[in-house]
Amino acid sequence: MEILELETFLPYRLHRLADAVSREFSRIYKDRHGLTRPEWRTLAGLGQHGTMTATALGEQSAMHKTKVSRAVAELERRRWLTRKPDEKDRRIEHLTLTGTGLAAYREMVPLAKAFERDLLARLSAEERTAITSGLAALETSLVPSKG
Amino acid sequence: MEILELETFLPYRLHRLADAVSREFSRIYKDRHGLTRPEWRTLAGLGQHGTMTATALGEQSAMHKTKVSRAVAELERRRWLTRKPDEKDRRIEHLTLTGTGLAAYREMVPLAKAFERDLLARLSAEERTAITSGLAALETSLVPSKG
DNA sequence: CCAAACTGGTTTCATTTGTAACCATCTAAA
DNA sequence: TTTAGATGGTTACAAATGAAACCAGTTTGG
Repeated sequence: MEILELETFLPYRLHRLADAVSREFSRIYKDRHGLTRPEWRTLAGLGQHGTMTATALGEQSAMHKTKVSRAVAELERRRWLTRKPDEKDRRIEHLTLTGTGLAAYREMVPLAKAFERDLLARLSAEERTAITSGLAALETSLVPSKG
Repeated sequence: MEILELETFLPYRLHRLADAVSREFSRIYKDRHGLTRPEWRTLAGLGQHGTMTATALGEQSAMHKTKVSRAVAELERRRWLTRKPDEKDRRIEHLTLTGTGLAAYREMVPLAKAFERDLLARLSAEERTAITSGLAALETSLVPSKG
């Protein structure tokens, strides 16, 4: 009889690994600032791009628009971002981090980079190349925007 | 000012990729049989090992015990598995697939394997090696059981 | 000009999830 | 023994999530 070895099954491996990494990384935004992942990604998107619409945020960070909507509402409640209606199209809002939001972002960026660095530091140079190019290959073949 | 490029940030990339793969793969168990992911993993664990306890299932498939508990309850309701109390330790239940459960498992295994094969077929031989060994390297450095 | 279709974003509702509390049983130490 | 603590598993509760309905504003075709 044909069996499937779950431990070596690619979808399962990917998910378990992403989960473990995510859980570890979440300390940086959850423990320190009580952010959820959608909120962290929103912060990261705005920190990176300056000003974005909710739709753009959703595309950049692969989040459902309801997640974006809720994350934006919460960051606004904290006064970490502000909304500015578009002049031409009144459906659109331009989102920007406030000083407080930007300060939190600036504090977290080095921690995030250090986290990634430490993660990769446990691998050999060849292993680092392997994971980087392997992921890239799967991405181009799978993630819509990278199709 | 130091910024973080989300698109190339390892935790984000891993999560987005795992999510995309998972979503694709879920067709096989969700669309065809209306299973959730925990239910699918439970089925896969029992199909692979024959008989397991709930705790063992949780360890093998990296699921929280409440997920396991609920998945087992649902599969039992469908009569896809049965529980047999342990002779020595009455806290423990041994779980086994019924004929129906096994039939569903047998039907899904080739589909799962084909899914994985097709996924990898889009990559070159080097890329396949890269992703496989890259993931393995990260796993051993991160996933508890592989530590 | 006007209705139909579309788009940006929010809200509602049902489902899924994690945490913590819980029950029952077992183990170990006094 | 007895009792404190561990362990297998379930349940209650609150929070996070996705699908679909929704509102407002905009575009398109007739």
